[in-house]
Amino acid sequence: MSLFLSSYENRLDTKGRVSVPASFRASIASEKFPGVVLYRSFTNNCIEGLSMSRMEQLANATDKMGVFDSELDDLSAMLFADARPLAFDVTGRIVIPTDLLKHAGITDTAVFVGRGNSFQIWNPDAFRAAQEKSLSNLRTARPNLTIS
Amino acid sequence: MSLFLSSYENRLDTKGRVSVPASFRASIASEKFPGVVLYRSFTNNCIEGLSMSRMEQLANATDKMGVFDSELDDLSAMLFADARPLAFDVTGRIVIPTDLLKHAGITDTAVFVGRGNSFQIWNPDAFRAAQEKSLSNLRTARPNLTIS
DNA sequence: TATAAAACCATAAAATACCATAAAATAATT
DNA sequence: AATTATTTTATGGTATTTTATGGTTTTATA
Repeated sequence: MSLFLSSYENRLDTKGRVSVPASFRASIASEKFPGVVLYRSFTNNCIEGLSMSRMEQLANATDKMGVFDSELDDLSAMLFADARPLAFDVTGRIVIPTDLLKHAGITDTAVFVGRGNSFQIWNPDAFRAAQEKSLSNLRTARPNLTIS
Repeated sequence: MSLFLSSYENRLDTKGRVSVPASFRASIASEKFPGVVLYRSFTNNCIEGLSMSRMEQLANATDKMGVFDSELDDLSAMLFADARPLAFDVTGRIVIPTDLLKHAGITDTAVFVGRGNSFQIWNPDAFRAAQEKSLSNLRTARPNLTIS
C-alpha cells in the first residue's frame, strides 16, 4: 500500500459524483476492493478515507484485543457503523453519501488531502483554515516523531 | 469473509420480513450457509448478527481457551443456545423471531449496523441514542487501537 | 381444516454501468 | 526549446440493473 500524498481539489457533479485523484487510485490499484472506505471524522468537520485492506487491519486489531472487549465497543461502534465502502466507477469516481457531505460542509467542490496511510476530504475553505491553524500550532509546540 | 460496514434502515412488512442489506448479503455470499445467525446482545438492547463461519470461529476459540473454563461456560451457554440460524429467501429477506424483536424493541423499522466481523440490529431511535453516547465516550476517554 | 411458513410474482426507487467529451498532463517531434 | 501528437484524467449525461418492498399463491404443519 503506497502512501496518499498531496492535495487535489475536484468538483462534484449534480449526482454527487467526484473523481478520486488518480494518484490516490494508483495507491489502491493493487488491492482486491477497487474503491475506498469513508467515514465521518470524530474530531474534525471532514471525511476520513482509507483503503479496505486498512479497514480489515483495524478489524483484525479489534479481534486480537478480545471480541467482547467493552473498551473497544465505543470505537468499533462508531467506526464500522459509519464506514461506507465506495467502489470506483469506470472513470474512477465515487458518490459521497449526503450525510458525509453535510458533516464536512461540502457542496460543489471537495479537497482530497493526503495523510500517508489514509486521507481526508474537506470543504476547500475549511481545509485552508485548518492548515493555517496546524501551521501556527506547529510553530509553538513542536511534537516529536520517533522512528521504529 | 469481508467486513460488515455502514448502517441501513429497512422496514419490516406485515409478516415480519426484512431485507438484509445487499452489502451484508454480499459479504456472506461465498459461504455454505446462505443466511445469518442472530442472538440477543448480552450488553445492549439489540440483536447481534454474524455469519455461520464466524459462529464456527467463535466455537473454535472457546475450545482453545479451555473446554472446562467456567467463565466461558456462561458465555457459550448463552451464545450457542440463543443463536438462531436464519436463511435468506430469494429476495434476501429474513423473518426475525419475535422474542429477538422484543428484546431490541423493534416494531416496524430496523437498523442493520455494521460491526466489522459482525453486525447488529437496532431499533432506530435506540441506535441513534447509543451512537451519541459512544461518540461522547470516545471524546473523553480515547481508547487505543494498535495495528499489527 | 385452519394456520403458519415458504415460494412466487410484481414494481418503484435507488444505485450502478455505460457512453461521450473537454481539459490537462505527458510524450514525441521538429 | 517550442510545437505537435498522444494519452490520461476529470466531468457531464443517459441507459440499465439492482434492491427494497409489497402482495399473492402454494406448500407444509398442527
